[in-house]
Amino acid sequence: MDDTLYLLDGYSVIYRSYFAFFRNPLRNPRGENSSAVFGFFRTLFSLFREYQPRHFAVIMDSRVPTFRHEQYEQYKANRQETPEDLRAQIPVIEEILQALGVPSVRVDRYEADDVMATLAERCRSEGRPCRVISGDKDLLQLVGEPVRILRPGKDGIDEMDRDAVYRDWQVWPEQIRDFLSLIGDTSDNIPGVKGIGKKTAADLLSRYGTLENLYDHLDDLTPARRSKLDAGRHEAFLSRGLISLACDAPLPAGGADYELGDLDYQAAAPLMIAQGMTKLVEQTGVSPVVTEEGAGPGELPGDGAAPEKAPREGELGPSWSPRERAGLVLSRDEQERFAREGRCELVTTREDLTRWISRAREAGTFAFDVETDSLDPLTANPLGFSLACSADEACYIPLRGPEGALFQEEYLRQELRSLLTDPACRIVGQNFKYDYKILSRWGIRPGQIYFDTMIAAWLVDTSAGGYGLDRLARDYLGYRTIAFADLFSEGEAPAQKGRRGSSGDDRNFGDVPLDLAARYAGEDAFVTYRLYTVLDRLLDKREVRDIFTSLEMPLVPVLAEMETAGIGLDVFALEEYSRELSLTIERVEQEIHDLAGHPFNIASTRQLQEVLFQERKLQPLKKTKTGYSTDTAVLQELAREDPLPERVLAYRMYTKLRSTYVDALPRMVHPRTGRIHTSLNQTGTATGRLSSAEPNLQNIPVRDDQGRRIRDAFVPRQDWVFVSADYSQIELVVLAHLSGDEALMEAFRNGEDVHRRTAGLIFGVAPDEVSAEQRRIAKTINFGVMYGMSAFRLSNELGLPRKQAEEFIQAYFGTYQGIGRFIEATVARAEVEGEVRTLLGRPRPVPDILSRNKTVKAAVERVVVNTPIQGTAADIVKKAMLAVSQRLRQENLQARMILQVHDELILECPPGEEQQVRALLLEEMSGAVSLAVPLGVSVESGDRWGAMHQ
DNA sequence: TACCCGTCGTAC
DNA sequence: GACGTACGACGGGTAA
Repeated sequence: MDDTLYLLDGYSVIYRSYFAFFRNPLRNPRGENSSAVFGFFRTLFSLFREYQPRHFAVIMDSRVPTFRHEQYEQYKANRQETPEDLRAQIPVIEEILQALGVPSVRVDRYEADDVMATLAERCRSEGRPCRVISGDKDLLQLVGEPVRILRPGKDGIDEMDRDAVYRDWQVWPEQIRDFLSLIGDTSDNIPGVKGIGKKTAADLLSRYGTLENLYDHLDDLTPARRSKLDAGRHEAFLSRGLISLACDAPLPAGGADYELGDLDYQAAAPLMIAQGMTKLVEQTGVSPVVTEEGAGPGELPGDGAAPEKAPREGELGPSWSPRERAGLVLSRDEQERFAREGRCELVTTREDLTRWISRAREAGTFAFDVETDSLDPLTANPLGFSLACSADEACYIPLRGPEGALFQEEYLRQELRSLLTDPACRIVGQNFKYDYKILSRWGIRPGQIYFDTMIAAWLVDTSAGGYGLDRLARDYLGYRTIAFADLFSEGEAPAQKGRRGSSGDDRNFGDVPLDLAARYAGEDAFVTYRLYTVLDRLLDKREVRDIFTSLEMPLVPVLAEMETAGIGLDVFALEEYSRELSLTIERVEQEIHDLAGHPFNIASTRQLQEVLFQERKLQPLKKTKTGYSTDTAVLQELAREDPLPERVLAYRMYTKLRSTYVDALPRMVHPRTGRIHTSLNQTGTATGRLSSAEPNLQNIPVRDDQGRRIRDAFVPRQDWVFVSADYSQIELVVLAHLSGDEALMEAFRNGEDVHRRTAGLIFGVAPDEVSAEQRRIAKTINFGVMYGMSAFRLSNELGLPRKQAEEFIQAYFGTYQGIGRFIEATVARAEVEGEVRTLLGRPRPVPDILSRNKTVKAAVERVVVNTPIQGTAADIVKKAMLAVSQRLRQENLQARMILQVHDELILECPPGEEQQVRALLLEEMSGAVSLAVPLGVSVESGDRWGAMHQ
């Protein structure tokens, strides 16, 4: 039996409703404002429909001044007098409530907040669930099982539990009072502390917990903050008094259970109809009383009583934590465990070490983490290791203590190696690629990398963005980790800036006192273990176990090896090129300034806009959020009228090359290895592709000669060669497979030039009669379709009339009818499932697929169509990488993969292995998956990257 | 001075 | 508003 008590904050809902329609008020048949009445009952009924409460009361404010006014005469003094046309609606609402038989409560000298707090506390002591419906921030202080806030939002009702409060405000419910005391609340004339905003307040409270403790530690703060807080001390504590809720409101005796019987719609209907709420009445099922009055508010566009909707965006809205969104239920035991800090034992003796290692062995599955003296995996040395085989116990094994070495390095290495390479041991880590690299250099090649929590979290939601341990702990466990920076709160080492090759941040974990270090390191391990227990279940729930185990996890060491291998760069060639570019840029810059008649910063789009559209009176062709666009397409168009835009295009091309590549790449050469080591990020995309950063080696120019010169600066090691293999048209092949379109499949089966064939089909000519122009158009459409390109864009791209572009697209879908069907089916399926999946089952959630906003809906549809194509191609390349890596090992080859650029694998190999490697690549890449059409692969070799695939 | 956002441009 | 997925440089504003 559901005995949940629902408490509706009457004035909160009334005010919100009134102001929601403020610009366009609803009126009853007598012409009086009825926004509040209507909004209030719409909220009430939708709440009843959704939650079907059995115990319910509307809580109203005292009509006489409250004890707060007695405390602080300024209280709510700022608040504007309640508008008369709102005040008039309150008795109407109460009358209808009474007719319906909905209990309402009002206590003199107490605000509704205090009454609700009193009732909520009573529920808490009885362990009875309680839901408070209110939009007021200060009520968030009541949240904590079994009490939650229901907040009426744009799209229905958000349910706020502790996690939700934290996510929205970065403070816990019990800190809300102190939080509001700091930031103040202008609407209630709560002063707060001047100069302290949300961010600062949340930050201070996360560090000091409470207002008192914060004021006890003013001396630890920066001078600016200290003086603000000092000045606002009185206001802060006064504010808190005002915000604090009274839990001792004298409740009226009798009927305290607020049981909600059947509503008496019959009695309420006439009153409601008098307010024009005919639609709401219809919904109640009472036969509508015909009136001759005009349209009531219920018939106004967009505010009609909405019938039950299909689940829409917002339903799993922002108040859901990722854990809840994924539908994961934690047991009571887990909730309690996860809220606690775990223990960490400092291991300093061989006996302790032996004990922990055998414990890990017995557990079989354990979280492992390496602490290092630097973030650079090529130079970092381990300082210690942490280990956890349960959710709340960890150990930290430091290599050395203040007195020197605690373990013989070789002894520790052997002990750990025996554990980490034991085939029966399953290692759990967070971003283990990093630990793998460190351990490899230290002489341990971990055996079974079983579970990377970062990758698991990514697979559970590929578009969450950000999978750091701190964030995962907060999102999935509601646990706040010790920040790395907090290890250095005192005696911070002065940062040395501007040193070449240094990050500028010299804070070293090795300088942290051992007990604090152990707490931090131990936390990493047990939090990782906790995340593992949670995410492990989510893998099954989201049906991604297979792709996790057989694709993503095995890829971790492969990527680690690629990053460690790096790629050679001909720095001299680039330095020469930089000098040439600088001369050219100087010249072009001068030409532009001469044309403009004055110097200006060409790289500033603002200044350029001024020159183009005001001084030179050129016609702006496209707008951006902040002004007129000056992008390439616009400048090309303007170049027909004026010589300056063409020069700007040249200037942009040269400066782009110089700043992004020619000057930046040599700076990325690692001082130790003399090579460039990119990061291949496994969790960086929503589709399943890898991404590359620091530097990004997946966007090195290739299309024109100036750009190719940069690719030419990438070289293999002395006397070796590059071998590059790329899939031909992999995304179109995938599209052919996924859509099953006969004509497109036929093109690939015959090994034809697919763009030529497309042109032939849509223009109705024989393939060998297709003109270059026709092929260009077909190629643009072929790619455009995969991105959901519009006729608008196509006509722009091709310089054709819009009408003609539309005809081409129509001809295209006429030719490839399977593609149209594929698009429709994919969108329809996404609408039902709220996600799309690739061939190997990698999901991407698309909660906005049911958006009523046309632009949003269209954008999500493009995502939905593109993701299975791009993502399946990514799956295939990843599978190929695993296969190639395995073959290289099996055949004892020295050749190694060094780069992946979405459809291309680049290897470096000794000349003697070249033929074997080429054959292996061809075989493993074309055989990576079996599709309805063959996967074409072309292999080339060269002594420069730019020498291949011209 | 450090960070954030907008615009632009490179890749597949 | 109109083409999907990335990363990163630069300008220019704001906060520290």
